[in-house]
Amino acid sequence: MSIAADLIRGHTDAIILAHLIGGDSYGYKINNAVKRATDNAYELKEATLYTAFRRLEASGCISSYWGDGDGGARRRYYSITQHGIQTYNKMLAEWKHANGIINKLIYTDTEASDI
Amino acid sequence: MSIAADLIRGHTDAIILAHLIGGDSYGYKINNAVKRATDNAYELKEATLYTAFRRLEASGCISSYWGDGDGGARRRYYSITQHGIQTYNKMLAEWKHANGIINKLIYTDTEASDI
DNA sequence: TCAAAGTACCTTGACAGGCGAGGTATCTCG
DNA sequence: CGAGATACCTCGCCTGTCAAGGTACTTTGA
Repeated sequence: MSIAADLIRGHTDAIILAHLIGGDSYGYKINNAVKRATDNAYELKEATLYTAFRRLEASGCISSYWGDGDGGARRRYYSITQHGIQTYNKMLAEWKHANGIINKLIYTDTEASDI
Repeated sequence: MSIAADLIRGHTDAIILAHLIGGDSYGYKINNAVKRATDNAYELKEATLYTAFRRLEASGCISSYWGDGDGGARRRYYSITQHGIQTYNKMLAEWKHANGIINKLIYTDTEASDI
């Protein structure tokens, strides 16, 4: 079972930051980790992923450096910055909040009939 | 506390359908119900709401008819169709699934280090 | 030896949903 | 009469996603 893109939309940055908190990493690896973690139910599309890296680096949430490709192409590694950690924490809090709101709104509650 | 638009993106349709399962309603009222239900933390912007109505009607999920504005402007009421109910159920299932995936991905799990 | 497949990166252009801004019409109340 | 509430609607921009297409290096196997 795959997953509707719009339901994940807006979480890409948080997913990347969460991953980088566990240590520096690079695009290809993060991508695979996500696929594995979700049993192929979800994957970050490459274009989406690299767009997100640009965005996060531009906003100072991550920084990057070139590393060796150990038996393969060269890799660009990313590190999360202090600001990135703060941003991540904020996103997490927002998500918890949003999650509650969504659940309140998309389950039917027939009694919400009066303006 | 407000809420990031992208976190809700894709849920608009489900929110509207959920509301209509409780009975026919109209834009302005749905809008207020959402605001109230969330203590003003979230509101469907009018443009978003009416765009969604067009989309849902075009896809056969809802149908509409003009009703009297009881002391106010005229109202366009919406009903959910059979197809709308099916769509809603599908969205709900998708959301449950997506919710699990998101939670799995945005919380830090440091052990996910090996490709 | 050389093609295929894997690793790893990147950009362009189009699309879809959200929404700010602006607009219309009706009714009530002071 | 004017303000404010009720109620609808559209245009055009913005942003995130992603299909498609591309580059470059290494390993493997026929």
